[in-house]
Amino acid sequence: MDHLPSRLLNQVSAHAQRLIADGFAVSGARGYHFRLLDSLVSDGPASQASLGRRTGIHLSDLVGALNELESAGFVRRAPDPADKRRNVVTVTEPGRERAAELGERAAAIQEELLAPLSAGEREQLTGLLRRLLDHHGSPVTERSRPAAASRPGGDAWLAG
Amino acid sequence: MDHLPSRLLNQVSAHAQRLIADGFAVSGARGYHFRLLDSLVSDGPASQASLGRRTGIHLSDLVGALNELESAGFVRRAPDPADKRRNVVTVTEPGRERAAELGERAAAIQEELLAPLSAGEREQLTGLLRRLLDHHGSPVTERSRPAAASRPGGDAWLAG
DNA sequence: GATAAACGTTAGTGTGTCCAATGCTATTGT
DNA sequence: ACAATAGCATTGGACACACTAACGTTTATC
Repeated sequence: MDHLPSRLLNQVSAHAQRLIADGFAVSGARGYHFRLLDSLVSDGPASQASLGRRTGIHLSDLVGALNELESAGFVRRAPDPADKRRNVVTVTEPGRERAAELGERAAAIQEELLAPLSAGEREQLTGLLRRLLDHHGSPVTERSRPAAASRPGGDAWLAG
Repeated sequence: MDHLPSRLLNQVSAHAQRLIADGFAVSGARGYHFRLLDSLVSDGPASQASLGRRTGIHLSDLVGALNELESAGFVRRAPDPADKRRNVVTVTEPGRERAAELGERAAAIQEELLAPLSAGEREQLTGLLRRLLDHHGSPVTERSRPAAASRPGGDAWLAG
């Protein structure tokens, strides 16, 4: 029984997450922050429930992350006049800047992570991963996939 | 800026970890237990420090996991007569059985996870991931790579 | 109008990963 | 031989991500 318990996927993912976390930490940010800011910049304002669906972040975890972002002035919460249950979350201008900053950092880290792979191989990897995700009914339903799926660069975020 | 913040790698990995965790939980086990038992079965008894290097589990976390395994009778700790600093950890017969049980479960889950991919694609995926891991100086130094690396099936554990 | 659903929030759990400090034991350098 | 250094096992703490359960409020549905 010569298994190879290398936990390849998890190890690579853990490595990526460590890189991302470390890279973000110097700015006092973490993965959730980037996910949220990026979603707000890319797909516009949204209620928290909608944001949670878009980013795959649990509603209960969203509250805390948004509190942090709001305290830092990167995000604004305003009651939705049309539906008093909802908070509409909006990125502020500093929030956009921070999203850009974190995005650059994430891109650099991803570049470092994927360094050993050629462009074609990177596409292979993202293609395979995406198929796995799509097949296993991606837990995230509210998603802006089409635009990027048609992008040739295959520059999907692998980590973050 | 039409990013796709899909965090592909992490999402797939998270999905895999959830499947594994859920699958193991019904037996009252978790990932660490399997990693440890599997390493002991595959590569024989070892000191805790060595086990940690083999499995990539932190020494401080090893203690707790081994306590649990020992309480359940799956593993035995004995002082190394040759070096009184060391505990030699050995898998018991029930431990082997449990390793087999968890291994089957993990294999089934992995099969489910990789269902959408052909055999060739699975090899592609593991190949790409392994290259990433190898390049980024795998954090685990003490590893039984050769035997499995030469295996054609490419049936490395992706998760767990 | 009652029942059910959605929303935001709080609190708590589990898993994986990491760090710092402690006490003991081996090894090294002088 | 002895002191400094390094390795080992353990404890206690931390953090990020993910998930569950419960609650009060507001909107939809029957």
